Amino acid sequence: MNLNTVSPAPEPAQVATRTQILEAAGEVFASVGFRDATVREICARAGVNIAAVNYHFGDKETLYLEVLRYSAAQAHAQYPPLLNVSPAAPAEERLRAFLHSWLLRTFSRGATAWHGQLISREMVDPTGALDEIVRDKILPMSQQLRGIVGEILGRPPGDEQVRLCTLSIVGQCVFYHHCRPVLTRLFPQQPPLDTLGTERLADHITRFSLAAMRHLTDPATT
Amino acid sequence: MNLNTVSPAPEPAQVATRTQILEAAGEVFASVGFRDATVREICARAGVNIAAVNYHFGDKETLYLEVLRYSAAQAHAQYPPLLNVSPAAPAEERLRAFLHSWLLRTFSRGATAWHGQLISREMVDPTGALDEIVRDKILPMSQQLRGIVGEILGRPPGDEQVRLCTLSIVGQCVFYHHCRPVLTRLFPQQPPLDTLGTERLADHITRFSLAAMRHLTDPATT
Amino acid sequence: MNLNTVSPAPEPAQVATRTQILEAAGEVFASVGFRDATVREICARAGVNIAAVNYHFGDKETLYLEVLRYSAAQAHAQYPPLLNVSPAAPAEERLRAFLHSWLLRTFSRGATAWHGQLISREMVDPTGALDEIVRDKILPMSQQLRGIVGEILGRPPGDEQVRLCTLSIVGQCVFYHHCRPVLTRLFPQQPPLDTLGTERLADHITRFSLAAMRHLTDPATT
Amino acid sequence: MNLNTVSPAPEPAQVATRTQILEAAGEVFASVGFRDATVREICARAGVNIAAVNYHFGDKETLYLEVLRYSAAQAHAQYPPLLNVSPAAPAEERLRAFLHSWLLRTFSRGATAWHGQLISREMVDPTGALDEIVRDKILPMSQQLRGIVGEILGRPPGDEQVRLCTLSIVGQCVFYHHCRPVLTRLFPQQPPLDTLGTERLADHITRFSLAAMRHLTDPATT
DNA sequence: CATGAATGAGCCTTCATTCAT
DNA sequence: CATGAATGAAGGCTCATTCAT
Repeated sequence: MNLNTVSPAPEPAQVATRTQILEAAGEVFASVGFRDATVREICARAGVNIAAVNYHFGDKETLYLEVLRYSAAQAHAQYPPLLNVSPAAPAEERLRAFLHSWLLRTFSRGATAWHGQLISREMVDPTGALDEIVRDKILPMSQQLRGIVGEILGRPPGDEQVRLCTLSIVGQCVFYHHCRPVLTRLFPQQPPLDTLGTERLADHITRFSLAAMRHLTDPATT
Repeated sequence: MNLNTVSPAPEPAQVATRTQILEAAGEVFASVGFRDATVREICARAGVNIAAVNYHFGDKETLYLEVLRYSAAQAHAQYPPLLNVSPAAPAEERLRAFLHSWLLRTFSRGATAWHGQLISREMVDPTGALDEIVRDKILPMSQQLRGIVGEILGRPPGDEQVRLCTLSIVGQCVFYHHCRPVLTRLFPQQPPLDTLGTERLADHITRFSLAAMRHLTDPATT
Repeated sequence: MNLNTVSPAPEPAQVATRTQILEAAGEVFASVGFRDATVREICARAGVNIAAVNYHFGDKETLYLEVLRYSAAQAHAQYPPLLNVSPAAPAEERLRAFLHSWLLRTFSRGATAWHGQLISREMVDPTGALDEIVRDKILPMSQQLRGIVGEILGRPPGDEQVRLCTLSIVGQCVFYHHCRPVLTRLFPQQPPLDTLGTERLADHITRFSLAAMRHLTDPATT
Repeated sequence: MNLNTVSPAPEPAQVATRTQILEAAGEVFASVGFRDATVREICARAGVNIAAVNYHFGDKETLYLEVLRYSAAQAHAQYPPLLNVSPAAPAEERLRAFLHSWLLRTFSRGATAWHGQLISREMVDPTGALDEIVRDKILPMSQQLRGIVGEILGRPPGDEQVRLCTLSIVGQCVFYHHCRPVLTRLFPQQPPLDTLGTERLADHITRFSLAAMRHLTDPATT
């Protein structure tokens, strides 16, 4: 994968242009969204002619879809769902790794970073691409997390308690993604949350959620 | 609201036009966002001339801001933050009311419903209006919730533990709002989550969060 | 009709712009065809903004259709099918008038002139507008001519002999329309055919066709 | 044509590509016209690279001219002006053959068919190629027909009566070519005119025109 | 000898806004 | 007080053509 950087010659120079466009489009789509992004701006940033998008991707919409696929691949290559934790590790450890990986993706830079922003935008203002994203990317991760939660609760993955707890956990992670503009305004005097250390944040969410799941049915909680 | 009727006869038609535009603009902004909304569409729905927006509000951006204020007022009038629970009630009870009120606003219809959608959009794609929203609407609610959480944890509102728990709670609520397009695709066979009953959902989040906060520092959770 | 020129004031100034666009579009469409005509050129000639076409006609195609209707109305107003000859006149006289009127339209200037050119283009390269043209304009004239020919031949209008002779007559007229670019190259030294006098040309076609029809079944012609 | 094969081996592929482009371009130009034809479409149909047109023909316009020459050669090779009738045959017989040959070309398929369509388009919307076409193709045929008509009328070829009658005859033939889109709409229930049999149609035009010419100066026709 | 990649001009359309009435 | 008409700036896309290989 990163062997590519060893031999710069063989790549047919067409790939370079394509990649430049993808990178530029990723930035622009992430920062202003699909509709407000202009092909002109993307091409200007990529340093290519305005007709290059049409030539390489057909139209703006196809380019957008390719950007989503490209950034998703980059994101999962950079931070696998469980990082380096074994699938055979205890559920608690896998949960911590899963959340840490999620937040690392959320607070990363480059292609991995736009991926999260693009998906945030898709959630609030879905385009035709959302179906594919959910099917190929979100559903597998959702199932993985439900498996972990099911183990911790000692219930089957289809159980409604499991489903609600899974959503409560995901919600906490997603929140930092979606609401960053609000958080920076709410706590301007503090350093941005992402420099708090994603590890420490992951630790909080893990401990908060584990405590919740373990005592959810305590009589006193009712 | 109906204090406006103090000055009785002089401008019934004028106010009506303004309100029609606000209502129409709210629907349109909520469904397609600020930039994709067109003044033509708004005026067409409101049944007024295309120049009426600029006449009554100056420009599209000012109209948007007025819509935000209008819908915020409606939302908080319809569902006050603690519903009918006394500020002197126990913290647990106020937490439950606070979350229930939040979800009621989230899943409501009409002007109150756009408000949530508009704010979701603001979070992902902030306009100049976000500063005012945070200052006037979100910050007070955030402080109120932090007060409740501080009471439960037995710590001051500025404590970082309090802050993190507050975010974990808000994150769960916001999640159902932001991610509805994803949830309906993930669980297509099930009825939409909002018909699960906002009360039951509020109950889950309350219990999950209370259990978490009460056992956050248990030695076994580390 | 021409009373309009008496009172210039009442016309709402919107009509003026519409008409300017129609006139300019007629010229441009007639000279380069629908696809090669540009909205920019049309608006430049009309002295209006480029968005005016969209405002008044919706799009280029609708404008084109309106130009066809406009020019057809002008053409038939200027030269009615039988000129001033009574429908009760002898068939031969009506034939001569019909052909004369046709050629007058063909060799006229202004809106009436483009009408012919636009229809020529429609024949060689039909757009969606041809169906309407045939139905509303060409079919009635075709039926009128077939009636005249039928009278002369002493046969019913649906007879095939009548149909073929009608086409032979129309073909002679249309020819001067369609093939002018060829004729001016074939006979460059001569004055353009249209200055030969449309009356003389109509006379030739009338006499040629009458002679043909009267002796079509002579034994010697076989 | 097959004189090209004199230089035997060296360029079989090159010629093949040229011919493929010519054939594809002929179809496309004939069906949508010069300006609406795209180089991409032509190359796609020919199965060659998009740069091949500019490589082999310089530019689109030159290709068009070559297509005209190519199709003209094919048309006259397939249907010589008098078919197999001797130049010494009686004028009436040569007229019939001339018209029959014309209609055969008109209603043929393949390269010969586009030729007629291309020329129709040239007449309504001349490009720079029309001068050459008139000089090399149309003028000789025009002179040939005027010779025949002159014989029948017993007048010299330059006589105006001869010229007018020639145009009346040509007009009838051209008509079926140019106005097919109109004719199919005028008589939708009937089979297309070209299946009426080109022979029968040629027969009608011949008899119509002969009858006309023979009695053109009858006193009763005035 | 021939190609795929890249170019820049130009098209139709749409938009928020302003102007004259 | 309010309107319909008109504006000019972009936006996405397509095209014939050229260039480096």
